[in-house]
This record gives sequence, structure tokens and C-alpha cells, in this order.
Amino acid sequence: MIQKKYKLKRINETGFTKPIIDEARFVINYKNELNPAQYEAASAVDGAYLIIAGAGTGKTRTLVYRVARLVELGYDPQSILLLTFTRKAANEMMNRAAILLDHRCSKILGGTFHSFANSVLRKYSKAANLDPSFTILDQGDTQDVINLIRTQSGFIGKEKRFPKKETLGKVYSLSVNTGKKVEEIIEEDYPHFIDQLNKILEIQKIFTEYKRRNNLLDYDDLLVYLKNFLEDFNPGTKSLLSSIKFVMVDEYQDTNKLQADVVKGLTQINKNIMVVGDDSQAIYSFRGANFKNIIEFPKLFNDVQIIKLEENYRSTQEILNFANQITEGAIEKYTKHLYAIKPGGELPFIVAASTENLQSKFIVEKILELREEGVPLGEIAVLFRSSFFSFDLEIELTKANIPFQKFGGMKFVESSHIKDVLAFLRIASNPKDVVSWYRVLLLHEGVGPKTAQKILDELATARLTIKANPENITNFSYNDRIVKLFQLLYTLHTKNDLPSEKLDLVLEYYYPIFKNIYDDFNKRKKDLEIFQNISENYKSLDSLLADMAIEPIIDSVIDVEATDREDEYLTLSTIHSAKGLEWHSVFIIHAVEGYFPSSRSYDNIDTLEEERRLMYVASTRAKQNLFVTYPMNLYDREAGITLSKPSRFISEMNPQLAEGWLIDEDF
DNA sequence: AGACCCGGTTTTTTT
DNA sequence: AACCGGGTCT
Repeated sequence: MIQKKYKLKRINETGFTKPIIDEARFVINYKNELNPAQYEAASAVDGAYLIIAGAGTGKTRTLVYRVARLVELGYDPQSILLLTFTRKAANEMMNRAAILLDHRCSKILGGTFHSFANSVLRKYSKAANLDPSFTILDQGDTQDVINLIRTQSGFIGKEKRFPKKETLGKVYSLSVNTGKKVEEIIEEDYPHFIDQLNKILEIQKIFTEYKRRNNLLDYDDLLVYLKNFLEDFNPGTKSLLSSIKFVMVDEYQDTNKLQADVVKGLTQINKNIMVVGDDSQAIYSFRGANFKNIIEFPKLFNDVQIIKLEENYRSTQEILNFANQITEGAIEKYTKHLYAIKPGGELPFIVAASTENLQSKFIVEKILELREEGVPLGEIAVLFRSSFFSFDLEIELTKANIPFQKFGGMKFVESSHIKDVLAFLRIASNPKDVVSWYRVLLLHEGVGPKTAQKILDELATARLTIKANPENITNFSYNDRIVKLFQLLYTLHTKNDLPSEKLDLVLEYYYPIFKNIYDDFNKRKKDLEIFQNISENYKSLDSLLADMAIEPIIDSVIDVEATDREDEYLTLSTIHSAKGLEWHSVFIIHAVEGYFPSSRSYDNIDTLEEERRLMYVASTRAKQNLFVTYPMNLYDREAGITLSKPSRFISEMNPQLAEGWLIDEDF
């Protein structure tokens, strides 16, 4: 006799209709707390969804509620993957979800494409055909490798100009990220190098082999290896994919072909995908992103449901009118129309200053004024097109004692003294890391490119190895300092110390060199101390190094400082780094023709349009006050001319949408 | 031959 | 601030 273990209940004729969910069973009242479009998106479970979310429409909120709801429905948080543009964004969402529901929400998988790739590739290194101790090359390291090969190739003749390492790096990266051939990119963007194509391709081949042989992965390789691992569909892939039930991607308009392939690969088993983005905020085409990606998303999956979020909760109608007017001039029109929920406010200000310095002084004054009015410093931001635009302002802010934190531009890990220290640690973790070897060797007096190469050759032929007893190397004719270096690296590589203890050893060795090579070592010393503090948060050297390569360090610096002082600070940021954020009052500086839009963007309609979107993104960051300022006399060293015209994005503006001001000289 | 020093140039935007 | 190229020093 067969005993029935279950009972079937007929729900309708086909059985395809989803069971009706009783809202009362949830802790959170989703229907009340979200608007209808947001609710529809947040309550989605199975299938493919495209959420078109204009600026300030509660996109983050919607994703947070969806996470909470999936958790409430009983799905394992570890089966939810949230891919965001920065880890900061991922952390913020997880925290918000945790506050909304409970700590289970902070256990979901989240991060950038690159950091996710890193963790998968370390975990499934065998299946991905990799050595798990691979080293990640940041952009600077990648260019160093290319330069090494470029110099050794002997292709650089006197008579013909050969592309520099930056150009080569850009071309290769664009090719990998967009799937276009190197040949096409050279033809389109660098036609003057077309007769050197074979050499360029040859260097790329050597470059690729070099990374493979030395266990090095650049940013692009992280994604490429991940993509290949996913498409290989081996048992490792199946195990990973069966554990990931839901994939969500934020800022989808700024993903590229390679990332779209990764998304496709991630959803081979469980086809539950939700991407969120805004085609009018696409600002990363220089990295191979293409906003057509988001337009074509419905072709990538079956039965894609499209949900639009159009109610703006962030800004006043005045600011939205201003922003909408910027997109009015766009060649390619966008599909959304934003309308404000907030009651009216003041018109945005367009402020002309006779000089850059007067612009800075005006901003300082205005910030002090706003603070008097009760706007906290943390609710004010100054945004700019390129990070060096803020140099003059930084001086004025320091004079006025206004604390600020700068985002974008030169980063902590990119400063050469930090790179020096990192190079030691990277050799300790991956003795095959030739780039780091090269850097470390060059620090030593009397060792230049040739000697360093000789030592590296010895290392490659295994006649010299840091694994051997360091006494063996005294046979070589290199000086005592190099022997000391090998002893240090041997200790670092073999001893089972904490990262911070290893760093102490490195600093002890490095400090005399450091003092010798940098005139401003006193200023740089602080960074080394900050790095020591950061290192104490890590138990494994590999994870410290991976984070330093992938994650913007600025977060850790704040964490370190926040413990002893709660001071609020003003935000200075490139527009790119301000993505997704908002402030009560926002200043956009240097809105000058030639700087913003940049004169580099003039000859190409697509890049010019991207500048326009950049201005749109910048102005939609503001909740209450928006100030767009420009100096009327700005010497452009590159072009050798003085720039004076306001940016076309504001001079085109309907005069009724903004108030124009000229700063009084005596001010 | 190879290291080092100096000075002029060059800066978008990021993982 | 960091890079490149060229000239000079060891």
C-alpha cells in the first residue's frame, strides 16, 4: 500500500498562476510603505525584470525592500546576489535592509563585479584553472607590466611614434570589455597608429602570456576568468550557480558587454534576474560601458517585465526643471519624465566669478552661511568634472578651517610610497609577482632597470629563489643590501605572521630608503601610519592585498578616524564618484566651456552627449539648493588659451529656470 | 654601460 | 605629483 505524503490542491486550470500571497503574513507592510511601481518591483520573485528608475525615485529603497521581502519569504540570504557599482553602495543597502527587517539581510552576497569575481575565483580556483594565490594588478600595475614589455620589445624607434603604455592599456582593456577587436578600436580612436597594428597586437600577446605565467590578474582578467568559469559549466560552476537563486544588478546602464555576459552566465540555472538603471545617467562609456546594454536587456532574457519608477522624492521641482532642461538639449531623447513629490523650493543659482579663486572664496562663504542656517556640513557637497578642479578650493577650505573629505582622483593606494610598501607584501604573498619585484629592486641604490632585470632573470631560471636558505644567495655578486632584501622577503614569505606584523617588518626595512627618496617624507609618513591601522583589521595577507587593489580605501580611512572624532565633513567629489548619492545643497564648479564639457569631448558627438548626462547626474544630486558656478578667466595650460564662456549646458538654459548672479569683486 | 639627476610636460572620469 | 627624455656622472 502506498501512503500519500502530500495533498494536491487545485488553484486553477493551468496551474501557472502564482499563488496569492497574503500580505498580512509579512512583518513589513510593503504595500503601504512603497508606491505602486516600487511595490511591484519589490514584490517580484521569479523571472526577469528591468527597472528603469530615474534619479531620486527610490531605486535603492526598492531594492532594499525586495531583499527584505525575499528573506521574509524564507529564501536563504546567501542565495541572493546583489551586484553594485561600489562596495560602499552594497554595504549601504545591506545595512538598510538589516535595519528594515533584521540581521539576516546583511548576510546576502554583495559587492562589485570585480570583488565578486575575486571571491569566486579564489574559492573555485581549481575549476577556474587558476592558482589561488594570484595577485591582482590595479591599473597602474597593469600599465607597468605593459611598459616593461613595450620597452623590451624594441619596437620604439626614433622615427615613428609608438603608443604609450596608457594608450596600449586603454586599447586592450576596451577590447576585452566591449568584445571589439583591437584593430577596430585603433581604427576608430587612434587611426594614426594603424600601421603599427601588428606590433600592438604582438605586445598584447606577450602581455597576456606574461600575466598567465606570473600568476597576475588585471581588473579585466577578473571578469574574463569569471565569465569563462561560468560558461565552462563544470561541476564547480554548477555548485556555485545552484546556490545563487536571485541576481540583482544596480546601475545597469553603466555595465559593458563583458559584464552583461557575466550576468547571463550567472543566471543559467536560476533565471531570476532584476536589473536596475537609468539610461539618462550613463557616464562610463570610457570604460566600455554602453547604455544600449540596458535598452537591449529585454532581448537577453525571455519575458522581461519592465517597471518604471518616475516619482522623484529627492529634489524640489525647481531642481528637477533645471535638470530636465539639461536633457532637453540631448540628441538622443530619454523615455522618462520625472515629477517631484516635494513641495517647491528656490530656483537654482548660476554664479559667475571673475577668477577661479573668487569662485573658491564664494563657495567658502556660502558654505559658512548654509551652516549658520542649520545645514550640517555632511549635507553639503562640491562636485566637479575632474579631480584637479578642486585644488584651489581645497586651499581656501583649509584656510577657513572647513573639514572636507575628497572622493575620486588620486587615491591613497596610488601614491608611490604606499605602492612601494604594497610591493613587498605582494612578493610575500606571490613570489612570482614580477612587477612588485621590479619595483622593490629599483628602490635600492645602485640598482637600475638593467640590474633589476638581471636579478629577475635569475629568479625566473630558479637559480635564485626566496624559498631557499638566504645564505645561498651570497654567492651572487649583488651587494649586501640585496642579500638583506632576500632575507626579509624570505621571512615575510615563510613566517606565519599577521599582516600587520609583516607590515611592521617591511616598514622597518623600508623606512631608511623612504626617508632618502622622498623630500616630503614627513607628509607621506602619515599615510604609512594609516596603512598600519588598516592592516590591523585583516587576518590574512591575501585579503588585505585584494581589498587594496579592488576596494577604494577611503572608507577605511574614515572608519579609522571616525572613532576618535565625530566631526562632520564637507564632501568634495568627482561627479563619477558622486553617483547614487544626494545632499541638501550641491555646488557644481568649473562649469566652463572647455572644462565641462571637456574640450576633449568636442569632436565626438557621443562623448559630448555623455558630458551632458554628467551634468544631469550632478544636478540631480541636490535635494534643496543647487549652485552652478564658473570662473570667467581660467587659463587652460594645455590649450594655451584663457577660457571664459560658461558651459553650454547652462548657457542654453531657459533663463526662467535659474537665477543668474555675478560675484561682486569687493566681496 | 648603467644609474642618476634635472627639467619640462601633462593630467578626465574608475574597478 | 608622476612620467618621460635627455644629458651627465660613476
